[in-house]
Amino acid sequence: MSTQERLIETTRELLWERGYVGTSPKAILQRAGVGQGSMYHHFTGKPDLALAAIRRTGEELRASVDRLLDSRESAYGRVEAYLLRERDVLRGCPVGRLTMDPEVLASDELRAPVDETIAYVRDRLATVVEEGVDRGEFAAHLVPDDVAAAIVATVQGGYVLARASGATDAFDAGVRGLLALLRRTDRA
Amino acid sequence: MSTQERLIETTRELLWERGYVGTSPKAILQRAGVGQGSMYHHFTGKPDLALAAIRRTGEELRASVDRLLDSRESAYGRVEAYLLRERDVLRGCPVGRLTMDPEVLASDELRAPVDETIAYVRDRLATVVEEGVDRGEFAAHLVPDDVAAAIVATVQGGYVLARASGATDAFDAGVRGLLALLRRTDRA
DNA sequence: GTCTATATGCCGATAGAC
DNA sequence: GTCTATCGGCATATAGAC
Repeated sequence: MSTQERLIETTRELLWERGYVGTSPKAILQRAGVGQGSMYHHFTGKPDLALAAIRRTGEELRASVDRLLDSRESAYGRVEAYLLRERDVLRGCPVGRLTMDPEVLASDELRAPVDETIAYVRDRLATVVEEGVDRGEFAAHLVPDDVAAAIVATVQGGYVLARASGATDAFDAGVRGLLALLRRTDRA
Repeated sequence: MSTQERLIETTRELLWERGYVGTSPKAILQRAGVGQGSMYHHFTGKPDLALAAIRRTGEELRASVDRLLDSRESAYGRVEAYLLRERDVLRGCPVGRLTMDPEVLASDELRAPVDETIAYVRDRLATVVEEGVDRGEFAAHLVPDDVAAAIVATVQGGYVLARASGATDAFDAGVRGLLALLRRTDRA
């Protein structure tokens, strides 16, 4: 792996673990086993390197959501697949967590890939929910865009509950609760 | 207001805006208009001051949830009151955001008030949902604890969606989606 | 391209005067 | 109780050798 690659991958790890404010160039360089000069050769500085890292993390997340939702299962099955997907719950979402970072939010450039990624996931889920409503899998009065927002929010918020308690239980409970709410009770 | 009070209140503001890692003693002192010495007279250091601030924020949040849920409305009405409560959505949750802070999570002492507060809210909501299920307001197959987790998660995650986009719409959409899911469709 | 040396300023804390 | 002075170390970046 090239030095540039090593820097991006290491930055992705540290952004996930400690956020933007909590990640110093020095920490990146030490973990990557690279000297100061290399970083400033390939990138203009910390924001530039972080931007490359965030963009890649967003791409990967979108690709993984595509894999989960591009199945021929029922709409419920695909929502379930998204919610029950294997996750390192206590690590949280590598994209969502950046929304709690003051410097990321203050920079339109750093925030853009975060925004695009989350909007993409919500949009893809909305399409699935719409199909589910059309097919009668979900209740007819549901607004796909709103339900999709609730699904993504349940996941993002589930991380908050789990991390607060130091255990994954609360995340799983929230997912179970949402799935129960999605199941129709007005027919067999 | 005493100097000690000023320090706590200012720290609460900054923790909300910038988190623990992003908040320096210097920034606190400048905003509070207090000298370095005062802080180290009243508190042993940054963690000690932050603990006092987090505890108070947790107390206030719990009290505000009590006010919202201690009504004689229907269960649905109380859940709705919690979800539609006035919020500065883009600021996010002053307690929940701390779960994204590596140093808060690394300290059992700092994490404790965060955990207790979120667990308290979830617990109170679970009681409301249980009443709703008993009264037939909510579908009988719902598990109160799970639905309560989904409700809290939707709020916490709603902040993530809103902050990512820089607008409150996504938060409101998630709340609408969850409320629609809570409404029974199997009876008039 | 990668390294080390160096620079300025902030971080978190301590010392000690008043 | 509150202040200023001072400390060692890290944050972020630049300079320039190789």
